[in-house]
Amino acid sequence: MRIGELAERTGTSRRLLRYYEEQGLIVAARGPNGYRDYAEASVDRVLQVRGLLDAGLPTRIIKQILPCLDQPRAIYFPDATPEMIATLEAERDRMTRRAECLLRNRDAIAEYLDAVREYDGVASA
Amino acid sequence: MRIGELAERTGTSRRLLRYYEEQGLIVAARGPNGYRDYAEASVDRVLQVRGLLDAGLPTRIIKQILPCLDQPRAIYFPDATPEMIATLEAERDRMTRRAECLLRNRDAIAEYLDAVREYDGVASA
DNA sequence: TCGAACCCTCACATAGATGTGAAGGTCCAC
DNA sequence: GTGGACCTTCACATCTATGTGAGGGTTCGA
Repeated sequence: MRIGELAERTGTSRRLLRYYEEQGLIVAARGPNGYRDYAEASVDRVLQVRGLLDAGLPTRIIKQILPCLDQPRAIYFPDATPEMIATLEAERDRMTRRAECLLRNRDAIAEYLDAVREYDGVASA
Repeated sequence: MRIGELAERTGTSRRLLRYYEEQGLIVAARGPNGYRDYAEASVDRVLQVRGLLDAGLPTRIIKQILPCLDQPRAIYFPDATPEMIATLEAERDRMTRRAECLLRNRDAIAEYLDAVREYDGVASA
């Protein structure tokens, strides 16, 4: 598919799709006219990238972890350098902390909202 | 406490502490000499702000949700406008999605790391 | 064959979080 | 009372993710 369709299906601007490619996060074949030609799987890929970006990971890190998440993987175990392992472990822990922070604060918001609802229920009763 | 101590205890530059204050995320009393004077609770507050920033929330949103998380709360139920409620609900859901994305990808990283460990174990055996 | 709707690259602009440094005031220990 | 280590404000710099637009090629249907 071409960039316009991918943009529409992922809710991502063409500009950003080109940027993600420039950052090595997605790949695109090229037609004889130079147009980008995306595989069907690119849709999920872009969505995954956007999710990670939205969760605060920089493209630099996303680029490093993506290949390990592919099935089939783009990085096989023998290729994993100790540095990469260390990066992945650090990032895994960092993501855990991030998620915890997110859930903790989300629960607090939810609790507040529940209290508001209860207050309104009592007030209007 | 003064800004230097808070910076050290939170691992945050003075510059950023002033920035967070400018954005309305933290407050500081002022001594007669103009120096900022932070309460003990500022340490936790700053840490919370940093966690949320790191998880991808912009200061604008953090500023909105923080008052609802305080104990005692800075925003009481009668003060909650419908717009604020809507913002909080949207943000709560957004945080849930972010956390899910984070945990899903973290689990995939963990799985990869487990597989690497297993591979290394077999290879070295 | 023309126009609309795509696509390309390149480059400059913006917004948010952060760094850095200048110019200057305050406090304290020697 | 002087020097060093704090503090203040202000302003400009940087990085990353993004927007926007210019200048130009391609495809396709009327």
